[in-house]
Amino acid sequence: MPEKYYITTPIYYPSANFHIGHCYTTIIADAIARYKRMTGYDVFFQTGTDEHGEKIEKKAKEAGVSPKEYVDKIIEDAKDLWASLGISYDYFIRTTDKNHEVAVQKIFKKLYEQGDIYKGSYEGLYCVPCESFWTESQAVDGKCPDCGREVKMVSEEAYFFKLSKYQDQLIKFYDEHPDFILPLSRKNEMLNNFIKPGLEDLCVSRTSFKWGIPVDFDPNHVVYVWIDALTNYITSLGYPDVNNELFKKYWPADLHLVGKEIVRFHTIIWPCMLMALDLPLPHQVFGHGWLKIDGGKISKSLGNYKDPREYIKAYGVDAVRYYALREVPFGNDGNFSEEALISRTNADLANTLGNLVNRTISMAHKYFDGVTSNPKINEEIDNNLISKVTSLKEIVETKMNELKVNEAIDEIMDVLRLCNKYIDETTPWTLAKDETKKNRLATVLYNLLESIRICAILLSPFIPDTSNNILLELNTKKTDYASIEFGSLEENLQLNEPKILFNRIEIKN
RNA sequence: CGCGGGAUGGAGCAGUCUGGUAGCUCGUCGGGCUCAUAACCCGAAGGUCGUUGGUUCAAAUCCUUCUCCCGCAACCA
Repeated sequence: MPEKYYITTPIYYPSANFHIGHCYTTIIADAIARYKRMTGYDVFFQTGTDEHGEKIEKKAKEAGVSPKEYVDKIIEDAKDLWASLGISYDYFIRTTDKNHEVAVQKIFKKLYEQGDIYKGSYEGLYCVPCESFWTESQAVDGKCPDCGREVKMVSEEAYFFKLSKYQDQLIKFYDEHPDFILPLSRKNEMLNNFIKPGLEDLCVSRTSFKWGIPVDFDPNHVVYVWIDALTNYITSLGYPDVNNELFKKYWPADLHLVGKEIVRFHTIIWPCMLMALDLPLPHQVFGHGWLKIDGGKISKSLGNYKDPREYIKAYGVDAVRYYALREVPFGNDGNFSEEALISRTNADLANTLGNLVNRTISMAHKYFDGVTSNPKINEEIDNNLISKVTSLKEIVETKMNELKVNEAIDEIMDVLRLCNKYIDETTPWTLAKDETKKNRLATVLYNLLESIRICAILLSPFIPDTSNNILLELNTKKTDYASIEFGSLEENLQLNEPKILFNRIEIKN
């Protein structure tokens, strides 16, 4: 039985079409999911959308459609976007799915009946024209941050979840699972900002809007975001039916991949809810940084971004995937700009990778009619390359297990750069002029083709189309992870004609 | 003093935990090669490692002062 691996993206809020930031999170999750599948795990990769709430209710009203119609359209667009990015999700959950709604009602009721949810009143600053609640910290000089008008303190009846009850248990869990929150700095943030000052009970229902899952035993209330959204990770597996095969197999999640702004929900609220439900907690939450646009925040109101599909159309899906995965260091913020995307694509994908594959296969055709052989006339100079390629698989594995995706990719790039250097050092065009060096030449080309094959397999979680294209050019059957052993490439293989993998992008002014 | 992170050649980063000749990618300049996508390879220039003071034989690294930037502070990936 292969080991299971359950990975999730957050469920995104479909108040508008998705931008490059949503793509960033989802591409990373996809790369990890693909990597885990390749290395033999039974992977369940989930993404989805969090569709309720006041904001969508309002947006839909503005658009003159029902909330459901409004989100349906965005979800259709999102699924198209994920398809164009090659996102290999196994399940797409929508919080408007019937089974999710029923499950949430059952969970809410269970928590209420066992005393973890109680009725109280919620106080907030309310802006009447905007119909919005604000916290004191959100309000600007006691005025609505949206419209600048006066807000007034109002209270409404609401249900609360006893977050405070689980505080000590949560701290204990943190202590016993030092890798629960990555990067580590986020854990300090959680402890100092929220847990040490003391957790406050959480408002989990609202009466001020209707677009949500009704509390079945008190229909004036709809379930407010937390229980509705966070439980998506278990309702998709069939919970509360704990005997569901999916649930038994995949829960607890191995990795919740989230943006840094929602680390708190996933490392405080969600674990406490799971403790209340007496369920095991997820193994890890990784709070990644943000992709900035030309140095600033991606902003819907500024509209400082394009539809990500424009980049895919212009530069190819793998260029966009590669950029998202390679450009941003582990846990840090990164920058997205079209110039940087072009520069990265040219330098790494067209020059280092694409040109290497092209020049190698071209030589194989030119000197051996595209037929491989390995006479094993090895020289000292080969050892460095072969040992680097041989150890690559393990290095990538280490980096990926640490979720250092950009470093894993860079390790592969290093080997490809070494291949380019190896060509210059062995000068195959010189060997070709000497008939007695023919076997040496064949060996050199074999070493290169074999290095390329192994790198292509290791690159497949990141740039699947390109990886596939390279393996097709090699015409090899040795394309699976188990075949990563130097010397596995077949002899007497008829290579296909090389094609340009990535055209260099000229910068247009 | 709310909390956390950051400041390293023109750009983006690693190195800081475990002090010991400052490294990588991109860019620039020079050279080489000709299999290849003006590509690839080699070399060079360019940094008093944000600031102040201290510990030490020795500080990017440890302690301290200050400055600036970013994020979080009850649903922005």
